[in-house]
Amino acid sequence: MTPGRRYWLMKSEPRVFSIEDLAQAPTQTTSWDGVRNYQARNFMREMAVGDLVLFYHSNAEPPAVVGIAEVVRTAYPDGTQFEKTHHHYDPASPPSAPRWDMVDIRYRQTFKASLSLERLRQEPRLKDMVLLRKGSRLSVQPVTEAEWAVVLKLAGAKQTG
DNA sequence: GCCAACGTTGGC
DNA sequence: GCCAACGTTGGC
Repeated sequence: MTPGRRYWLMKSEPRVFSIEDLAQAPTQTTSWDGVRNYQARNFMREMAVGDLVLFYHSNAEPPAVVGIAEVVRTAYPDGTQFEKTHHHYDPASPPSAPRWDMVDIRYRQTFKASLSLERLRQEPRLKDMVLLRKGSRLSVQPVTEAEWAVVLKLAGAKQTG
């Protein structure tokens, strides 16, 4: 593992944007726009280039961690907050002091076998994962290095980095 | 489609 | 600053 690297989990509804969409995007990179939760935004502001991200499919059948992405650009203003006709428009966010940020992430890999939420819950070493906490809805959340290692092992994936 | 668990808004 | 009402998330 790379010293200083941090690990995260980001949720996306696959019907809106899936890991396949990321893999097929130009340069396999996307801007993670649309985050409108302060805690999630603050986590994005902590991200550094090279940090690794578990890509999670929410509202999916089954909900699951499906692969890995990498942070390639640190937080910068999310332009959709200023677009009046946009679903994520925020009239309370002044362009002089943007309220919402996004980061860019790049595709790294799709797990051969995705890890369902149910499977993750069966793993005692993951019992403290933010994802698995009761009532947890955070769409951007930290993952510990230990949790990261367990998840990759369960996925049969090579340690990245 | 249901609804629990949250987060935000706004009247007071 | 309180808190009821409302909106959203996301598993089931």
